[in-house]
Amino acid sequence: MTDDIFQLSEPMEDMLPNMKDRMPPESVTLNMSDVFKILSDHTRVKILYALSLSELCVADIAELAGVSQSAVSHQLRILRNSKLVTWKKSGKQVFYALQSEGVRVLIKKAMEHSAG
Amino acid sequence: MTDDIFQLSEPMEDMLPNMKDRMPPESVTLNMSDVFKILSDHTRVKILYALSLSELCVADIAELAGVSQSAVSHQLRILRNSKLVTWKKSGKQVFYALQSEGVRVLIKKAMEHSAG
DNA sequence: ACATCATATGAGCGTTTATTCAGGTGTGCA
DNA sequence: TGCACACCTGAATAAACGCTCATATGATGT
Repeated sequence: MTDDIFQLSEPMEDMLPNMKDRMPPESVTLNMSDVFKILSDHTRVKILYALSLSELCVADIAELAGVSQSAVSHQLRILRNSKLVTWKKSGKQVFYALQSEGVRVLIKKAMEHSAG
Repeated sequence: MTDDIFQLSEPMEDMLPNMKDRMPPESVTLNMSDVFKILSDHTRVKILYALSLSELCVADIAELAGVSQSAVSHQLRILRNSKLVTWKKSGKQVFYALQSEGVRVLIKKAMEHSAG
């Protein structure tokens, strides 16, 4: 937190085109913000956290997240479409689970940032 | 992906109260979704990615992110308020930098998830 | 076939949000 | 003192979002 890093500001100016090359293409940053957008809703975070503990049926997810079945179902559709969860029918019930380990990592990191 | 994990569905039912205890308090999941909400905007992701390369003044951030100076300024205010970036005046210019390593990790993880 | 349970879906509503535009603050330099 | 530059801010507008309510789908059991 000293001042000396800011003395680099003018030489940095010349680095701009260089840095522009190091920026990812729009499609990548768009995908990133899209993933974060999925995770930016309170209900969806609770759902994903619950699923990080175990695969669950819709009713149990609603119970754990503390929201209505309809609201959960709406959000599960979004999570399904964005490939963050898998689902499997078992009779009348539908069981959901996290699709990838990457999602669990993001949830974990955000948890550390928030509660750590 | 076999069916046998689903045979646990009924014993799982009994685990519900147990799992309810393992759910974080609302305040924590709220903080998590709030962090993700900050990261859920395309402009803010590009800003944070640029800052993960180097501290930068506002004009350069706008240049790298490819958005207007005003739009960047609005978003920087949000990033400041949410304590994700630090800033420091140097004459007429204001230099911004990532505040914590945790943010860089989240950006990196999301990048891996999005770009492989 | 029918009633019931678990889940999904569509419409409508109120809220939130990101951008643009126009103007404001403050610093440096002649 | 006055101008130019870097940045900030407020209002307004348009789009996106999540919830509730009502209804639909589909599987189970009698």
